[in-house]
Amino acid sequence: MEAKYSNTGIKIKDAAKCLFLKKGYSATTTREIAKESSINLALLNYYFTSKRKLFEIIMLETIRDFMSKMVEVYNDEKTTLEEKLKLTSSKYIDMIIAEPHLPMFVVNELKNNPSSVLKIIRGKMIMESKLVDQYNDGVKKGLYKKGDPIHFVTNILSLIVFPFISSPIIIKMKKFSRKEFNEMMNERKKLIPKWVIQMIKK
Amino acid sequence: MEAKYSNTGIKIKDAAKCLFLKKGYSATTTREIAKESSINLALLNYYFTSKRKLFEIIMLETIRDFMSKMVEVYNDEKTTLEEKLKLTSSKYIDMIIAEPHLPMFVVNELKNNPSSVLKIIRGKMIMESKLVDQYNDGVKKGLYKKGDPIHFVTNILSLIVFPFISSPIIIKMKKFSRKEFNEMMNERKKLIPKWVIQMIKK
DNA sequence: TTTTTTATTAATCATTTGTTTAATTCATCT
DNA sequence: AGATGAATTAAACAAATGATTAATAAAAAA
Repeated sequence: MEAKYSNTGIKIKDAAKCLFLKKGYSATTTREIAKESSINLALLNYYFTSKRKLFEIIMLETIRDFMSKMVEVYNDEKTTLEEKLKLTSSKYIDMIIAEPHLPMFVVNELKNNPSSVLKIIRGKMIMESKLVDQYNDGVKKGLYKKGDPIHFVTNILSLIVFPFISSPIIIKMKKFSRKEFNEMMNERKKLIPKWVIQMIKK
Repeated sequence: MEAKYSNTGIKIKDAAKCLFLKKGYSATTTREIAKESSINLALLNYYFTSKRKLFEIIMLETIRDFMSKMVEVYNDEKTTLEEKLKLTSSKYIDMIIAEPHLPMFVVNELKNNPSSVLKIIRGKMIMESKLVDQYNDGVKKGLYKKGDPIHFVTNILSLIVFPFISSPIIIKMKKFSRKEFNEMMNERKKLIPKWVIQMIKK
């Protein structure tokens, strides 16, 4: 019935994704999507039944991508904890520089419709990852301070993601250009792993 | 012409603030606001001219409050850097536990309409605060590692605010209740100052 | 080529939504 | 009590918006 991979279907999805990421669900109209993808308004419903359905599809795909990229570093069997920290910082920061609206999109959807996002994120995924194992090992060996690993993983994400979310303030405070802000974030690729280690080390 | 402080005016503003914080501007309708504050729909425009104006008023008030509370700790002449860290963590975490939608509201408005928010936040406010002075002094004295103070202030805010923003994920990962999550955040009041010191210390 | 299915279009529908109007009630002042 | 202005209400308007329809064009199958 539906040619999900037709050219127009993709055109609609691309434009819709761009708009949904930038403006959110409510502030994006179907006519905008149609205009942006230069298709006829009716084709949106022809291909995706409804605005809601289209959003759901884009949301699931986007967040699944985002999360899977996240988790594959966490579960690498070959790398040490320190290496994982470096890889994570570097990878996420690159990813978000490439798509600056991503964090807010995820976090907004998490607020508005947590269940749909949380279906994708299996609780185990992070808290039973190799990274957390390695952290717990370090604690057991007396290398790291005791503490709930939730703080450990939360801190990593906080230091990586939050600066992007508050980028307008940072840019204002430092009179940065977008480029200079990105340079600051690139600096953080090296700094964050060091900081996190210092936070947990005895 | 307008009785800005009449009972109904306040009722409208309270209901609107609650809804705007929870759902954002676009997803909140004037009829919802009218219903929630049990006033007649027309009174919204009678008192506040338009939905947009009403939002603007609430937004400015809310963010001004938020920011001023933030900054007054930063500029206290009597406290040390370490004390400021403790006070900040404690104060912000309490504030956000009391109004969990606040960070997302600020951050969303920062994305959608940066200029209106940034009018309130004078760039100097944070980067030329006593806290940053004390940090720079510490660097000069060789106590702290060299580094742009922007990282220092960003890290403090990141560690405090981001966990709230990602609270649904944390709650899911740890199978927390809301109460248990708040306890975790209360734990962080003590942890964050220590972490931040460790991050900057030589 | 003819037929049948799929894709696209313009026009329209039915709601929703922000806002306004005109009438009515309420409070205040003389 | 009566007059004046403010507050409140029900009703309606106009524009926007998500969705549908019926006709047409394009593509695929026969």
